[in-house]
Amino acid sequence: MELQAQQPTEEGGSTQAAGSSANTPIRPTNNRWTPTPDQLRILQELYYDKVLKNPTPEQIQEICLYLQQYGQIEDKNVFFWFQNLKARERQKLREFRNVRVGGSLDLNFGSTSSTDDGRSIDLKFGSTGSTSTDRSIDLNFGSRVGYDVDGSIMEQRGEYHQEIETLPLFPMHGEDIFGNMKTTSEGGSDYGGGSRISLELSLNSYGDADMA
Amino acid sequence: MELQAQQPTEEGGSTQAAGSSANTPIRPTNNRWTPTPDQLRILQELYYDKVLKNPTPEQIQEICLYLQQYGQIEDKNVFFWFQNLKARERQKLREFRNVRVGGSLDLNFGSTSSTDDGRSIDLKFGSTGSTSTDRSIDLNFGSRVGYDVDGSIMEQRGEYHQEIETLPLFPMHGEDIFGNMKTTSEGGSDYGGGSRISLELSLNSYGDADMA
DNA sequence: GGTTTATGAATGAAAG
DNA sequence: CTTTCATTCATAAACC
Repeated sequence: MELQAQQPTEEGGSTQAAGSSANTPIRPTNNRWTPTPDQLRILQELYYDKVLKNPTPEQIQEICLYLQQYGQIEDKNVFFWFQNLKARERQKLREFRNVRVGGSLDLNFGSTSSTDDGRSIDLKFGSTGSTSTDRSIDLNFGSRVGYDVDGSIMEQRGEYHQEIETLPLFPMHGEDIFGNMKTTSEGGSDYGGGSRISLELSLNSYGDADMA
Repeated sequence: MELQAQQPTEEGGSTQAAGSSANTPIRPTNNRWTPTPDQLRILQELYYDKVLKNPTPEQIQEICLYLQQYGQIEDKNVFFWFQNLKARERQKLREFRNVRVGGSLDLNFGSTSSTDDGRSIDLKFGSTGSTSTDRSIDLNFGSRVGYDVDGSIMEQRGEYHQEIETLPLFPMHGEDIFGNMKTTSEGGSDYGGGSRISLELSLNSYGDADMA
């Protein structure tokens, strides 16, 4: 079994804690999660094939739940997995753009020395051949993609702060929070437009949507 | 390595002159603010012990000013710190529902109604009456309800929490955020030992918008 | 088995 | 307030 039994480990996180030396009787220092081959495969399918880049908390839960049949996994693992993959692809893309900035010159200096881009970005869409989805996950989240344009949050400022008369140091409401902030809207837009993916998932979708 | 040396990046907008020899930088290569152990401790005390979740701009200023004796820090750092911590705790709570059960679980999130229950969570803590919009907030946390004799208030927080009783489904970082503080630095730093803070952040300084 | 690489985890900052 | 982006830290896994 690839089940790497994990434990509560409220260790506080990470660092080098571990067992200092001759101590820590019961604290195996839970290692970090590592996806099983199946888990990884499914996650990649979701990310690449289904173009799911930003799973909602609900989707994360569902994915996690589904993946648990392949080994221990938690919500945060799924969350971080997507977060990291996306961030790193973006990072590589940025580096790439960086390298070809000149347009003509080949400034291939800063590249990684050894393996280089051995595993470059391979956005393979539609390559369903590799995946035999015996069961599919249904991530129909069309009801959530666009947060309704409610203005409920706007009252936040009006509530706690009605006497703004003494220190206009930093407005901190609206978009001009600190005025002098960086505001580097580089990447900007989110190209992961795939809103309504619908992998069909056949998990037991019981109609019980009520918590406890 | 992944070659994190991005482009030169004109930076600068990030508020600080990159390690302008303040007090205890703690972090060698940092562009972004990193709380010193003391700063972090105090911030956590404010958040958990004092139940200060939504500091007003005035409070932020006061806090910032106070924390500057422990290292470089700006208003926006305090602002973001509180905002992030609160957001992540809340996020964690949101994931809290839909508890994983041994066998059947509902994954019918698609119909979870995106307009009412989703974000209408009304977190109500047993606020001791300090987060309100009072003008004279006194964050005098020198009067803690019994701190350790040595001042190790590291694990004090968490008691106030009543909504979290079991399985932290999304234990990103809550009560033990920096329970380790992985700063690979020396370690000694400015740990002055057990020095209880007696900060008295009275907002009596109206019209004092200096230091900006 | 020491070094390198890949990636999980954390969090400051910012956008929406 | 909620969600996403960017950067960094830590470490299992891969490599030699």
